[in-house]
Amino acid sequence: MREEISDVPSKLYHLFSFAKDGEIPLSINAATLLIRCFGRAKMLEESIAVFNALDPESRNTNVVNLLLDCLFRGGNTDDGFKVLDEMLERESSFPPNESTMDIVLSAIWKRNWVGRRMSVEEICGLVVRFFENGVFLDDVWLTKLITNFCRSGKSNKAWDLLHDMMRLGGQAEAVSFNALLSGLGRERDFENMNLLMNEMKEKEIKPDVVTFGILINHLCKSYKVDEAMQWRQEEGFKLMEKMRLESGYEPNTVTYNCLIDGFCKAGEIERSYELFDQMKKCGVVPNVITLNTLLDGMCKHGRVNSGIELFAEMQGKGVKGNAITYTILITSFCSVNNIDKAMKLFNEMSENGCFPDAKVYYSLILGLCQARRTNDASCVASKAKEAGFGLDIICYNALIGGFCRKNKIDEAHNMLRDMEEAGIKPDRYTYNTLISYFSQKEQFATAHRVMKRMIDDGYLPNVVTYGALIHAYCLSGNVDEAMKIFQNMSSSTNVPPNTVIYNTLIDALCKSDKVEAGISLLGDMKDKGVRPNTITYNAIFKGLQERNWVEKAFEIMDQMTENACNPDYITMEVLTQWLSAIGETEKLRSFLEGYEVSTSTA
DNA sequence: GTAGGGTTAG
Repeated sequence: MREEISDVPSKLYHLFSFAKDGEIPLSINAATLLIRCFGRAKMLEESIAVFNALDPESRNTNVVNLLLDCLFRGGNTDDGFKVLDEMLERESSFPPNESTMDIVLSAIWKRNWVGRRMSVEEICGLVVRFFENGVFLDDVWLTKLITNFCRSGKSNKAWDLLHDMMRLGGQAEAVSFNALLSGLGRERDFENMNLLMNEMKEKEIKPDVVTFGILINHLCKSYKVDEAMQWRQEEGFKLMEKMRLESGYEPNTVTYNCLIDGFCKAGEIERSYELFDQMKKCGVVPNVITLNTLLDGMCKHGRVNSGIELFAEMQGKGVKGNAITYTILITSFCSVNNIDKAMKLFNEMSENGCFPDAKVYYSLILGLCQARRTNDASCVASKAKEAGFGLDIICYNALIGGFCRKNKIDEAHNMLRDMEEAGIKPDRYTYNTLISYFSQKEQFATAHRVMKRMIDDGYLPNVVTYGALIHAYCLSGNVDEAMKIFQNMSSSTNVPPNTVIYNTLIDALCKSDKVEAGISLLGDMKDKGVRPNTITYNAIFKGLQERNWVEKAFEIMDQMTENACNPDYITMEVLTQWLSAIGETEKLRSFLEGYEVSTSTA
């Protein structure tokens, strides 16, 4: 075997046959060498023959492992599992060891069996039998399995795997806990994340910088959905300090990226930028994710130009943008209706070595639809298909919505057919888009038919569905019917009205000279913990202007300030016209004073 | 462990 001669395996096989004919017993070492050699040469039959020629008394776990490996590699999995089964039996002559586990898992992994030919449950059952034999997973395998189970939506099985192993005497380290923590985090299962953190403490498993990263990220992203949005980025920030002091881990690029994103998502761009400066000062190198995170935060908060400057600055420092960078910019320019710039970026990106992926195409299609350039969107959609990116449900919905808004119901129908041919089923968004269209066309019967199909498809009407109906009834002048739906939402459905619903109704009431009712709904919002926004106040101000009800307007202006709600150009237009016409410029001035910074950015 | 596109409101 050590000589460099040709066709070693077949020569060795001749030698083996010769020895066998001569009834020379095969030693375990010789058998091991032969099986390994034949195994590598994919000579399954020969491997088995050697194994069979071996005196059963001299067989050991090692040689059975080799056989097992040959069987799996040779694709003879049925026999492989039979051999394994014997090994795993109680009082087995060849008890499994770490190599056995490795061979089996490698076979399962390589053939992409997880979740396909072998279910997560089956793998769990198999691995637990190893545990019962005192053979445990190493960190790498345990982490791999936990990650994979979580990604297949079976984080409960990942949980069991980790706990079964520890219960039966195995040791796990932070990496495996991290994998499970991140899986649980993805499902927003904070309760079990906390349990797991406590277990780490009890078992004195020291959390590492990744553990802290996971926690910081989830703190930054956690917010209450039902009530006022409240991010916990401050807690994330404090946790970073705690990590530094108590564990001695220095925050790294990922730690900072998570925090920067947390503050960006909470609209605190200044703090994000401070963190960006801090990381640079501390010698933590920003990467393309840092760039994209900050850029997205800036763009989404109306600072596209600062964002572009940041991009240029980072490029100067060697951080190249990627497809995600361009997606952010394209989306941002589309959202301010600067389609030319968005198209230009799309065409430029390839020159900068960033080739558009599916999502770049999708963002452009969406942006064009939102900017009511549905035909252009359709062209880009064709280009995307040519580039090999089939449209997804979000694109189809955008195009359907775009054609509906343009009153091109035939085109919308074509898209629906296209979508069906591509094997994509309508979802909640599709149905809501169609319901919105038909009800605005006062085709309420059709809208209700669509709604019925939506329910049959398993989608209960949600706040958007009701919002579309309420809006349509308001538009058709039937505010009473709209109010009926609104009241029905609270009493008969489990769908609490949101800001959009209130805004729709308040606007309609104010426009039909029922400003008192509008103000009463504003009070209702406060009671229900639904935050009014600029649109809410604008509607009320317009209603009050009609009545020239100045005192009430002053009251509401104070409320708006208290709620830290920024006026926009419409607020300014209404109030400036009205209040200066009646000589109340002093109140206007003091109202705007509190907003100096924010109005200038607006 | 970190980054990108969606339906309803003025």
